[in-house]
Amino acid sequence: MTQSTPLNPRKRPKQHRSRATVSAILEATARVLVEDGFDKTSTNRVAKVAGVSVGSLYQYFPSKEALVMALCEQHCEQMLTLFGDMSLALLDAPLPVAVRTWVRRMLDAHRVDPRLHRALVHLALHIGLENLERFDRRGRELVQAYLTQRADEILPTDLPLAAFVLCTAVESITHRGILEFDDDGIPWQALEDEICAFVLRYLIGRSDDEQ
Amino acid sequence: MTQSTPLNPRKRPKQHRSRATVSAILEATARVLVEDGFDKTSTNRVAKVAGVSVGSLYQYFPSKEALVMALCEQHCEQMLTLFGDMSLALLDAPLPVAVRTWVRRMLDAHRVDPRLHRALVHLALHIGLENLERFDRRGRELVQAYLTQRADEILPTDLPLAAFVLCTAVESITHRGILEFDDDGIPWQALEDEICAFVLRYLIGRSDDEQ
Amino acid sequence: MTQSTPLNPRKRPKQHRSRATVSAILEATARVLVEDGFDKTSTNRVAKVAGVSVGSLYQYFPSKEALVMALCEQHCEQMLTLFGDMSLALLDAPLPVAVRTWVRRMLDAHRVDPRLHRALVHLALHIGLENLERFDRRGRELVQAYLTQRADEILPTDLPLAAFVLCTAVESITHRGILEFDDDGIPWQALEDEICAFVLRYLIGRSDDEQ
Amino acid sequence: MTQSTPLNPRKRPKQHRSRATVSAILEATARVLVEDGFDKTSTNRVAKVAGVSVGSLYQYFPSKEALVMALCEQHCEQMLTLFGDMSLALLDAPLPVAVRTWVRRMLDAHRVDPRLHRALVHLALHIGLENLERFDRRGRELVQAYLTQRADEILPTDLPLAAFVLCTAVESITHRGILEFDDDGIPWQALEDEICAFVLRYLIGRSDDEQ
DNA sequence: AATGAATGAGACTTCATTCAT
DNA sequence: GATGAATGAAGTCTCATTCAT
Repeated sequence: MTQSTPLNPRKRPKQHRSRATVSAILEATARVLVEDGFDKTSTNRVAKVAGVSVGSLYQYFPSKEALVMALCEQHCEQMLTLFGDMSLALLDAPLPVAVRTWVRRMLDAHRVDPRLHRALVHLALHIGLENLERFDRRGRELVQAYLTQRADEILPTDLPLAAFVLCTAVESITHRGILEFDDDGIPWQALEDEICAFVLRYLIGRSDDEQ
Repeated sequence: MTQSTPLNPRKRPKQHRSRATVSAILEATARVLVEDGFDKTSTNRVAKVAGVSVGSLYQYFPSKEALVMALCEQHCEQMLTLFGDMSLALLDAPLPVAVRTWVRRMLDAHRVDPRLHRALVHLALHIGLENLERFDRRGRELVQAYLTQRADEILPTDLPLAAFVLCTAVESITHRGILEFDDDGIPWQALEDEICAFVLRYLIGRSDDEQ
Repeated sequence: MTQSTPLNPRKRPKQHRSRATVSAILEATARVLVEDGFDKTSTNRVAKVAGVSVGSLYQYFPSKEALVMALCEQHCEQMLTLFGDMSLALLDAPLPVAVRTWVRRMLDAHRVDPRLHRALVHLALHIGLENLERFDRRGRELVQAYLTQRADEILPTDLPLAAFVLCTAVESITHRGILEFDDDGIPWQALEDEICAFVLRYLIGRSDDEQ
Repeated sequence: MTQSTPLNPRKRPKQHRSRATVSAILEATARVLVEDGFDKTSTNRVAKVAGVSVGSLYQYFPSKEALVMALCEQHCEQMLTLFGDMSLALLDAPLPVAVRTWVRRMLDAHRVDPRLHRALVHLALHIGLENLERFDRRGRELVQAYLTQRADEILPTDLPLAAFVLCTAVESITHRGILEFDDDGIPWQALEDEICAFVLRYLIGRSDDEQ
């Protein structure tokens, strides 16, 4: 997996004009990436869609990979702001509250740009997308920490395994749910409730919030 | 998504040698696809790895896409044989038994060739892989049918939603579980048990098999 | 000077057709290289001049560098055949004979393709041209060996220095002489005689062959 | 070889700052040229190394070629000042003195900036470098003039040929000698003596200064 | 005067596909 | 049936040069 491709952005845009250019390029990248996938995303097409020349693109991003990584970084940051300092606040919250908050945040985060998210997740397999992977890893660590603290309230005993099961399931349901329901009318609330129910039943065997 | 690429295998190999050739090509395709991903899989390289000439490859498969679709078909068939007539037998089985059987089969199916499975799943996004999609769709229909029959024993009430949640979660946990544990020593049994527990608790609030 | 560019020819042409292709490509390379210099030699233009497609070029040569190195190898081999087993025969020859033979061979070798020779020599600075450099090094070693054997007949005492002086001078006079006189009517014989005279006078102070 | 590229410096820098800028640019050009060769010398990089913007560079030099030609001019002038009025003074000097002076000056001139000299010489092949060529031509004319005046003291009879042989040999030995010995400890004196010896023996058959 | 953002032709190289042998 | 040589469109990336600020 050694990458000899240059990956870091080439220069920070200083003037007003260039900042606009960089924005346009990133937006175009997102669009093309979602439509065509990474390998069929050509830098020429990105440039054309962005309304700039290839040269300009390469002035800011030294390679196609770097372009996508920058996009990923931006996307991850947007998602992360939605989580804010959630983790801290929740360590002491009772299970139903914590779960509900977590699930809602996950849905929010995935709603930021579901298609792009999917494209990036798939991309992460081919080229390393450190941000995204850190995102996942970090999430699982937090969940495991929370479970550890509540170890005597919950049914699962193998906590790393439980964290894996929970994160994988919630992530995939959220992810696919958003994409699948995107086209139909969207029963967001029902989806959210169902995910919460499923998490709580897994952890404590029941899911009635009021109990 | 209209495809103008020819997709159906060019001719059924009837002679002995031909069948060997086709096998070799498909095997090579699997190897290269797993290693390099679809776009970097070149037909020339596949041919070389298979030990035949490009010309021969194109004698049996009219395009790169056709090549991969044939591979997908083969893979799906292998997975399907593992499920056999499961569905019929299980419609009347009690929940714990049905769940255990289903989960075990899922794990078995994913173990057939996890890396290839992953590669194909990812591929399905860019080029249609009818087989794979049908596989998923069919699975969900069966689950929903089963749930419908047991509607009064289980907690979820929105059965399509429940089927979606179950299938998505089980599929992703199985999939990632296999890949993630592949490199380490592999606690298969623990994984299987945990998935069963999680499914049962979701459906009926508890997971003790003996109860 | 680490080269990560692939340098070795890609495959030996086996069929008749391909051998012709490779020849055409090498010939075209020589022409374009001489006309435009290495950096302005574009593989596309070489292909066009050779009357083949770029693809064909890259089937046999994995990079522009490899192309030129192959050409260099061919050129060096042609030059070397002109020297044959000269070295052995001359170790015992008297000075005037040895010098005359050496100089004549040098002129012959440089006449093979003077412009190409010049282009390659210049190229050797930018990309390593092992063949050419070995050619030079080997030549100087032979000269020094010869001088060592005749040490008591000759005037110079610092033999490595003398070898350097001789080889450098003879090479450059030959080289430039051929190129310069190429356009005019060519007093080959006069040039040859003068080089011999100059070498002999440097070594023993006089140059009359008959003495 | 018709050049449509603008070649003359755009304007003479008159103010103090401008002159500093131009100097910086030329220095940077020399550095980059020596390191990377002409074709890989990019004006953008030169500008960056010089610490100015490309725009500024193009304010003073209308093209890459012009840039290099200006550098060549500067280099040639530096070399020429070392020769000073040598020619006049030497016409009447005895051979050993004249030769020694000439050789010493050649070595001095080549020591000014050997790597740059080499780069420029090589460049002269692809783009015309009038200065450098005039330098060579002029040198040979002077030598020939000197030989003509001493025609009855020397052995060679074809004086143009003798001038060619002398200039080519001395130039190449000097040039390569400087570069080759540059890295090692440098026996300058030995080199100078040997060149003188070789020239004198060629001209009069012996080289003992004192005789 | 200076800056540096923008341009786009053109370089190298790959690879799906065809077809003469 | 098989071979592998040939094709050329298309992709990534560079760099000389211009021009708005």
